[in-house]
Amino acid sequence: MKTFDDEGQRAILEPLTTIEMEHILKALASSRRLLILEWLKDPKSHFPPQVHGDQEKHGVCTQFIAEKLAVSQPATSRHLKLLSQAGLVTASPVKGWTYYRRNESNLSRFTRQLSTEL
Amino acid sequence: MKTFDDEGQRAILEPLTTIEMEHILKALASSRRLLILEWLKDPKSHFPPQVHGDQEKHGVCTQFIAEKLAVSQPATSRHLKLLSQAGLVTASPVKGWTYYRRNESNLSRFTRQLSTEL
DNA sequence: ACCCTAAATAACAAGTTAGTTATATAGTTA
DNA sequence: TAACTATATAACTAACTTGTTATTTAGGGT
Repeated sequence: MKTFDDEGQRAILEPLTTIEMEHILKALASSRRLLILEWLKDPKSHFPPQVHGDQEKHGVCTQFIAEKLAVSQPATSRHLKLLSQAGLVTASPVKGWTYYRRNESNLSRFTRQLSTEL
Repeated sequence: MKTFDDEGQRAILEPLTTIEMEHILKALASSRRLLILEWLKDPKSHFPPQVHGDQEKHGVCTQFIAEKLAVSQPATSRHLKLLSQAGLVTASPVKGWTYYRRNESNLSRFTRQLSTEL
Protein backbone atom coordinates (compact mmCIF):
# COMPACT_ATOMS: atom_id res chain seq x y z
CA MET A 1 0.00 0.00 0.00
CA LYS A 2 1.35 3.40 -0.92
CA THR A 3 0.18 6.95 -0.84
CA PHE A 4 1.56 10.07 -2.42
CA ASP A 5 2.67 13.38 -0.96
CA ASP A 6 1.13 16.73 -1.79
CA GLU A 7 3.05 17.19 -4.99
CA GLY A 8 2.35 13.66 -6.12
CA GLN A 9 5.99 13.27 -6.93
CA ARG A 10 7.77 11.09 -4.49
CA ALA A 11 5.90 8.01 -3.31
CA ILE A 12 5.46 7.85 0.44
CA LEU A 13 5.68 4.18 1.19
CA GLU A 14 4.75 2.21 4.22
CA PRO A 15 7.89 1.21 6.04
CA LEU A 16 9.10 -2.27 5.26
CA THR A 17 8.07 -4.76 7.93
CA THR A 18 10.64 -6.51 10.05
CA ILE A 19 10.00 -9.68 8.08
CA GLU A 20 10.49 -7.89 4.75
CA MET A 21 13.73 -6.37 6.02
CA GLU A 22 14.89 -9.83 7.04
CA HIS A 23 14.01 -11.30 3.63
CA ILE A 24 15.97 -8.56 1.93
CA LEU A 25 18.97 -9.13 4.19
CA LYS A 26 18.86 -12.85 3.39
CA ALA A 27 18.67 -12.05 -0.32
CA LEU A 28 21.72 -9.82 0.01
CA ALA A 29 23.72 -12.27 2.11
CA SER A 30 25.19 -14.02 -0.91
CA SER A 31 28.25 -13.06 -2.92
CA ARG A 32 26.59 -14.29 -6.10
CA ARG A 33 23.51 -12.16 -5.62
CA LEU A 34 25.58 -9.13 -4.65
CA LEU A 35 27.50 -9.60 -7.88
CA ILE A 36 24.31 -9.72 -9.91
CA LEU A 37 23.11 -6.47 -8.38
CA GLU A 38 26.49 -4.90 -9.05
CA TRP A 39 26.50 -5.98 -12.70
CA LEU A 40 22.97 -4.76 -13.24
CA LYS A 41 24.07 -1.23 -12.33
CA ASP A 42 25.66 -1.04 -15.76
CA PRO A 43 24.49 -3.85 -18.03
CA LYS A 44 26.27 -2.43 -21.09
CA SER A 45 29.69 -2.83 -19.53
CA HIS A 46 29.09 -6.27 -18.06
CA PHE A 47 27.05 -8.18 -20.62
CA PRO A 48 27.21 -8.78 -24.37
CA PRO A 49 24.87 -6.69 -26.49
CA GLN A 50 21.36 -8.05 -26.43
CA VAL A 51 19.81 -8.31 -29.87
CA HIS A 52 16.29 -8.79 -28.53
CA GLY A 53 15.26 -6.62 -25.52
CA ASP A 54 16.76 -3.28 -24.53
CA GLN A 55 19.19 -3.87 -21.67
CA GLU A 56 18.85 -0.39 -20.25
CA LYS A 57 15.10 -0.45 -20.32
CA HIS A 58 13.99 -4.00 -19.59
CA GLY A 59 17.15 -5.47 -18.10
CA VAL A 60 19.33 -8.46 -18.79
CA CYS A 61 18.18 -11.95 -19.74
CA THR A 62 18.77 -14.91 -17.44
CA GLN A 63 21.20 -16.63 -19.79
CA PHE A 64 23.72 -13.81 -19.78
CA ILE A 65 23.69 -13.67 -16.01
CA ALA A 66 24.10 -17.45 -15.76
CA GLU A 67 27.09 -17.37 -18.10
CA LYS A 68 28.80 -14.59 -16.20
CA LEU A 69 28.09 -16.19 -12.82
CA ALA A 70 29.40 -19.47 -14.18
CA VAL A 71 26.66 -21.48 -12.56
CA SER A 72 23.85 -23.41 -14.15
CA GLN A 73 20.76 -21.77 -15.59
CA PRO A 74 18.45 -23.23 -12.89
CA ALA A 75 20.72 -22.04 -10.07
CA THR A 76 20.77 -18.59 -11.64
CA SER A 77 17.02 -18.66 -12.02
CA ARG A 78 16.66 -19.30 -8.30
CA HIS A 79 19.04 -16.48 -7.35
CA LEU A 80 17.03 -14.13 -9.52
CA LYS A 81 13.79 -15.36 -8.00
CA LEU A 82 15.08 -14.61 -4.50
CA LEU A 83 16.17 -11.12 -5.52
CA SER A 84 12.85 -10.60 -7.23
CA GLN A 85 10.80 -11.81 -4.26
CA ALA A 86 12.77 -9.48 -2.02
CA GLY A 87 11.82 -6.66 -4.39
CA LEU A 88 15.41 -5.80 -5.25
CA VAL A 89 15.06 -6.57 -8.94
CA THR A 90 12.12 -6.44 -11.33
CA ALA A 91 11.41 -9.28 -13.74
CA SER A 92 10.01 -8.53 -17.20
CA PRO A 93 8.97 -11.61 -19.13
CA VAL A 94 8.88 -10.85 -22.85
CA LYS A 95 8.47 -13.39 -25.62
CA GLY A 96 10.17 -16.32 -23.95
CA TRP A 97 12.91 -14.28 -22.36
CA THR A 98 12.81 -12.86 -18.88
CA TYR A 99 14.70 -9.64 -18.31
CA TYR A 100 15.88 -8.55 -14.90
CA ARG A 101 16.75 -5.03 -13.83
CA ARG A 102 17.44 -3.33 -10.51
CA ASN A 103 14.51 -1.92 -8.58
CA GLU A 104 16.22 1.28 -7.51
CA SER A 105 13.39 2.64 -5.43
CA ASN A 106 13.16 -0.50 -3.32
CA LEU A 107 16.93 -0.69 -3.02
CA SER A 108 17.14 2.82 -1.66
CA ARG A 109 14.07 2.40 0.47
CA PHE A 110 15.81 -0.55 2.07
CA THR A 111 19.13 1.19 2.66
CA ARG A 112 17.40 4.27 4.03
CA GLN A 113 15.34 2.25 6.45
CA LEU A 114 18.29 0.12 7.50
CA SER A 115 20.31 3.24 8.22
CA THR A 116 17.68 4.56 10.58
CA GLU A 117 16.60 1.29 12.20
CA LEU A 118 19.81 -0.65 12.63
CA MET B 1 44.33 0.08 9.42
CA LYS B 2 42.92 3.52 10.03
CA THR B 3 44.04 7.08 9.72
CA PHE B 4 42.64 10.28 11.13
CA ASP B 5 41.54 13.48 9.48
CA ASP B 6 43.07 16.89 10.12
CA GLU B 7 41.14 17.55 13.28
CA GLY B 8 41.87 14.09 14.61
CA GLN B 9 38.22 13.75 15.48
CA ARG B 10 36.43 11.40 13.21
CA ALA B 11 38.26 8.24 12.24
CA ILE B 12 38.72 7.83 8.52
CA LEU B 13 38.50 4.12 7.99
CA GLU B 14 39.42 1.96 5.10
CA PRO B 15 36.26 0.89 3.33
CA LEU B 16 35.01 -2.54 4.31
CA THR B 17 36.02 -5.19 1.80
CA THR B 18 33.42 -7.01 -0.23
CA ILE B 19 34.00 -10.07 1.92
CA GLU B 20 33.55 -8.09 5.14
CA MET B 21 30.34 -6.60 3.79
CA GLU B 22 29.11 -10.07 2.96
CA HIS B 23 29.96 -11.38 6.46
CA ILE B 24 28.05 -8.50 7.99
CA LEU B 25 25.04 -9.14 5.77
CA LYS B 26 25.08 -12.81 6.77
CA ALA B 27 25.29 -11.82 10.43
CA LEU B 28 22.28 -9.55 9.97
CA ALA B 29 20.24 -12.07 7.99
CA SER B 30 18.74 -13.63 11.10
CA SER B 31 15.69 -12.53 13.06
CA ARG B 32 17.34 -13.61 16.31
CA ARG B 33 20.44 -11.55 15.72
CA LEU B 34 18.42 -8.55 14.57
CA LEU B 35 16.48 -8.78 17.81
CA ILE B 36 19.67 -8.86 19.86
CA LEU B 37 20.92 -5.71 18.14
CA GLU B 38 17.57 -4.03 18.72
CA TRP B 39 17.51 -4.91 22.41
CA LEU B 40 21.08 -3.71 22.90
CA LYS B 41 20.04 -0.23 21.79
CA ASP B 42 18.43 0.20 25.20
CA PRO B 43 19.55 -2.50 27.62
CA LYS B 44 17.79 -0.90 30.59
CA SER B 45 14.36 -1.31 29.06
CA HIS B 46 14.92 -4.83 27.77
CA PHE B 47 16.91 -6.62 30.46
CA PRO B 48 16.73 -7.00 34.22
CA PRO B 49 19.10 -4.82 36.23
CA GLN B 50 22.57 -6.23 36.26
CA VAL B 51 24.12 -6.30 39.72
CA HIS B 52 27.63 -6.91 38.39
CA GLY B 53 28.72 -4.95 35.27
CA ASP B 54 27.26 -1.66 34.08
CA GLN B 55 24.83 -2.40 31.25
CA GLU B 56 25.23 1.00 29.60
CA LYS B 57 28.99 0.87 29.71
CA HIS B 58 30.03 -2.74 29.20
CA GLY B 59 26.88 -4.23 27.81
CA VAL B 60 24.62 -7.13 28.66
CA CYS B 61 25.71 -10.56 29.82
CA THR B 62 25.09 -13.66 27.70
CA GLN B 63 22.61 -15.18 30.14
CA PHE B 64 20.14 -12.34 29.97
CA ILE B 65 20.19 -12.43 26.19
CA ALA B 66 19.73 -16.21 26.16
CA GLU B 67 16.71 -15.95 28.48
CA LYS B 68 15.07 -13.26 26.39
CA LEU B 69 15.78 -15.06 23.11
CA ALA B 70 14.38 -18.24 24.66
CA VAL B 71 17.08 -20.39 23.15
CA SER B 72 19.86 -22.27 24.88
CA GLN B 73 22.97 -20.60 26.26
CA PRO B 74 25.26 -22.26 23.68
CA ALA B 75 23.05 -21.19 20.77
CA THR B 76 23.04 -17.66 22.11
CA SER B 77 26.79 -17.77 22.52
CA ARG B 78 27.16 -18.63 18.87
CA HIS B 79 24.84 -15.86 17.72
CA LEU B 80 26.88 -13.40 19.75
CA LYS B 81 30.09 -14.77 18.33
CA LEU B 82 28.83 -14.21 14.79
CA LEU B 83 27.79 -10.64 15.58
CA SER B 84 31.12 -10.07 17.28
CA GLN B 85 33.15 -11.50 14.40
CA ALA B 86 31.24 -9.27 12.02
CA GLY B 87 32.23 -6.32 14.22
CA LEU B 88 28.65 -5.35 15.01
CA VAL B 89 28.97 -5.92 18.74
CA THR B 90 31.90 -5.69 21.12
CA ALA B 91 32.55 -8.39 23.70
CA SER B 92 33.98 -7.45 27.09
CA PRO B 93 34.96 -10.43 29.20
CA VAL B 94 35.05 -9.41 32.86
CA LYS B 95 35.40 -11.79 35.79
CA GLY B 96 33.68 -14.81 34.31
CA TRP B 97 30.97 -12.82 32.59
CA THR B 98 31.09 -11.62 29.01
CA TYR B 99 29.27 -8.43 28.26
CA TYR B 100 28.10 -7.53 24.78
CA ARG B 101 27.30 -4.06 23.52
CA ARG B 102 26.63 -2.55 20.10
CA ASN B 103 29.59 -1.29 18.11
CA GLU B 104 27.93 1.87 16.85
CA SER B 105 30.81 3.05 14.71
CA ASN B 106 30.98 -0.21 12.80
CA LEU B 107 27.21 -0.35 12.48
CA SER B 108 27.07 3.09 10.95
CA ARG B 109 30.13 2.49 8.84
CA PHE B 110 28.34 -0.52 7.40
CA THR B 111 25.05 1.24 6.70
CA ARG B 112 26.83 4.22 5.18
CA GLN B 113 28.86 2.02 2.88
CA LEU B 114 25.87 -0.10 1.93
CA SER B 115 23.91 3.01 1.04
CA THR B 116 26.57 4.14 -1.38
CA GLU B 117 27.57 0.77 -2.81
CA LEU B 118 24.33 -1.15 -3.14
C1' DA C 1 1.93 -30.07 -36.33
C1' DC C 2 6.80 -29.96 -35.27
C1' DC C 3 11.04 -28.19 -33.74
C1' DC C 4 13.86 -24.93 -31.35
C1' DT C 5 14.97 -21.85 -27.56
C1' DA C 6 14.57 -19.63 -22.90
C1' DA C 7 13.16 -20.02 -18.40
C1' DA C 8 11.08 -22.26 -14.53
C1' DT C 9 10.36 -26.24 -11.76
C1' DA C 10 11.37 -30.97 -9.81
C1' DA C 11 14.33 -34.12 -7.66
C1' DC C 12 18.36 -34.92 -5.53
C1' DA C 13 23.29 -34.36 -3.26
C1' DA C 14 26.48 -31.69 -0.55
C1' DG C 15 27.52 -28.05 2.48
C1' DT C 16 26.05 -24.75 5.91
C1' DT C 17 23.26 -23.06 9.76
C1' DA C 18 20.96 -23.38 14.00
C1' DG C 19 19.18 -25.82 17.45
C1' DT C 20 19.93 -29.38 21.22
C1' DT C 21 22.63 -31.73 25.42
C1' DA C 22 27.04 -32.75 27.44
C1' DT C 23 31.50 -31.23 28.63
C1' DA C 24 35.45 -28.16 29.19
C1' DT C 25 37.36 -23.77 30.64
C1' DA C 26 38.00 -19.84 33.54
C1' DG C 27 37.22 -17.00 37.42
C1' DT C 28 35.38 -16.44 42.31
C1' DT C 29 34.45 -17.76 46.77
C1' DA C 30 34.10 -20.61 51.01
C1' DT D 1 41.44 -27.35 47.45
C1' DA D 2 36.76 -27.77 46.46
C1' DA D 3 32.47 -25.96 44.97
C1' DC D 4 29.96 -22.77 42.29
C1' DT D 5 28.89 -19.86 38.28
C1' DA D 6 29.20 -18.02 33.55
C1' DT D 7 30.68 -18.84 29.11
C1' DA D 8 32.65 -21.35 25.40
C1' DT D 9 33.29 -25.51 22.83
C1' DA D 10 32.24 -30.35 21.20
C1' DA D 11 29.26 -33.60 19.22
C1' DC D 12 25.21 -34.43 17.20
C1' DT D 13 20.64 -33.71 14.61
C1' DA D 14 17.30 -31.29 11.78
C1' DA D 15 16.41 -27.79 8.59
C1' DC D 16 17.84 -24.72 5.06
C1' DT D 17 20.76 -23.31 1.06
C1' DT D 18 22.92 -23.96 -3.15
C1' DG D 19 24.60 -26.51 -6.48
C1' DT D 20 23.67 -30.24 -10.04
C1' DT D 21 20.88 -32.77 -14.03
C1' DA D 22 16.42 -33.88 -15.94
C1' DT D 23 11.98 -32.34 -17.12
C1' DT D 24 8.20 -29.14 -17.92
C1' DT D 25 6.26 -24.92 -19.61
C1' DA D 26 5.63 -21.31 -22.90
C1' DG D 27 6.66 -18.76 -27.25
C1' DG D 28 8.09 -18.28 -31.97
C1' DG D 29 9.35 -19.96 -36.46
C1' DT D 30 9.15 -23.46 -40.36
